Amino acid sequence: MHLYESNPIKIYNSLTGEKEVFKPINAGHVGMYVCGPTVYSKVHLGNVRTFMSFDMVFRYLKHLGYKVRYVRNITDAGHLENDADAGEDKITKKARLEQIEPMEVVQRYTVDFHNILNIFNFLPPSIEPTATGHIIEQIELISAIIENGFAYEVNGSVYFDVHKFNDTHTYGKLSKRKLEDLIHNTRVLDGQSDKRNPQDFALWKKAEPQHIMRWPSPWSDGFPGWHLECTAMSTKYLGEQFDIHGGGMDLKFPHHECEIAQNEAAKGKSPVNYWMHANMLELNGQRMSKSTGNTVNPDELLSGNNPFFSKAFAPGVIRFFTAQSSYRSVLDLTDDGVLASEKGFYRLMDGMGLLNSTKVSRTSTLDVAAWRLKCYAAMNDDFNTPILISHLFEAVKYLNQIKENKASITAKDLEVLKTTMHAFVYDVLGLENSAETNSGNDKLAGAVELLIKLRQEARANKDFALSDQIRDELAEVGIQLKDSKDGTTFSLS
RNA sequence: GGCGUCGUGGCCGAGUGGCUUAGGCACAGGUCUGCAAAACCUGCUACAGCGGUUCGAUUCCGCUCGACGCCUCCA
Repeated sequence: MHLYESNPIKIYNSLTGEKEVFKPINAGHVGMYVCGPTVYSKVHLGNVRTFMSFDMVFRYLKHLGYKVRYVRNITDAGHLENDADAGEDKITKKARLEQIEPMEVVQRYTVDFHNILNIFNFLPPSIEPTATGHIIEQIELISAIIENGFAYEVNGSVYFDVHKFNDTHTYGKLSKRKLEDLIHNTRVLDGQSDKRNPQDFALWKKAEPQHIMRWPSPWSDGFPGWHLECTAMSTKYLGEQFDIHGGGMDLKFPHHECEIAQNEAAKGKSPVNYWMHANMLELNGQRMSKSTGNTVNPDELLSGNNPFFSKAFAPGVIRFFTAQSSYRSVLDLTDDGVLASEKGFYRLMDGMGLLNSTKVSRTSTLDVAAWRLKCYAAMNDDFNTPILISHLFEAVKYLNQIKENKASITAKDLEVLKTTMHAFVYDVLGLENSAETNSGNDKLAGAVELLIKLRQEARANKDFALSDQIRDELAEVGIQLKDSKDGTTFSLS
């Protein structure tokens, strides 16, 4: 018996615009693909939010007992600089600016990407394939599309024939666009004279002499178009049809639309059953943009070394802040917002600490079994983490009430409460209890316990000057003492 | 201009055709405390505007205003 059998989940499917009951193609197994980063610069904080959302989805599916194959690619071939398809790709450009090899850029920022995700306690995906490692698969895909009559070659480059495709298929079904609208609204750019129509997109580009990243193909020495890699890699590792495809909202068009078209053109099948899109992250109500300076890197956010935030934040605080809003909502990153989340986060973590010291009774004043079901119900409803968190706070309040002798819990219920909270806080939300980790540090705990003991003696002697000095100076280094009837505990913030 | 998402109380953010409330932060009063902090109890401001459907709408529909995303590099 797996948890997923008693927990049918509903997923908002961008393709249909509705919440649908999730049914995997193979019972008990989930195939999930998420478009990964282009590794030409430090990972964008908004990108981190997107991946954090899907990390949570991955974690919950695993928690329910699904065997999940989670594929998240590394784009190391570089997207073209603009839709004219004539420019350099981003990685080549960066390499030229930094005067290093393109693969050196790729290596540097791939390492940076992994470092950042590790700091934020991400689970590694099952497979993390690279675009450059799948050139052969991409060439095969192009050949199939040409064979089926949906692509044409011009001067060594191959383009997807959107108009021809749309005669027998529907181009724009995901983004709800109509080809005729696109025709009226597509700006004519320079350098796309090879295309039959402006809406066509490149599957293969012949490399200009100065283009460093290039591979041989039946059409020319060149490089693959920027929508192709995800189709090639998702097909290779998840099959021609799979369960979930995720990515940032901004990728819906054209990237994901083109993925659908490529798959249908090559394999005759729509590749994905559930399309999920994570919404955008804003900074102080504005979109993050490198050009306007309204941007902050993940490491700058964590170090406090930035002009937007009043202090440094622990990675768990940022994860908690993210989980307090729905993955489908625009999230506004502000100093006030993160500060508020920080307090809530530590309140939750203090509650987690109580799980080990709570006294049990003969009766429970809370229906713990019903509470547990509410937690699952929240997550089953399109991964509603804000509602889950509200239930977690209900449990924290309950634990505090027990401590105040205003509520009680049985040993059996406490075990359920503990197991459930651990599952959701640590396993599903991916939060780490810095307080618990630190109190596991025996040397620190021993030193603080000694100071607590000395302070107790001072208080017993009514030497309040000394006792307050101990309390205040510990507070200055981030150790907060908490007095209660049962003695004094401490927490780190 | 086209397509899409959205507009909730001091702030952040869920949710719903009427039922008793999201939750966090902030604020006020109280309990506890040597004093604080923490915790607990109580209170406090809501559903952009205008119409429509309905016995009844914050929730459904239409319009207006506004925000954001995509349509062009940015996740």
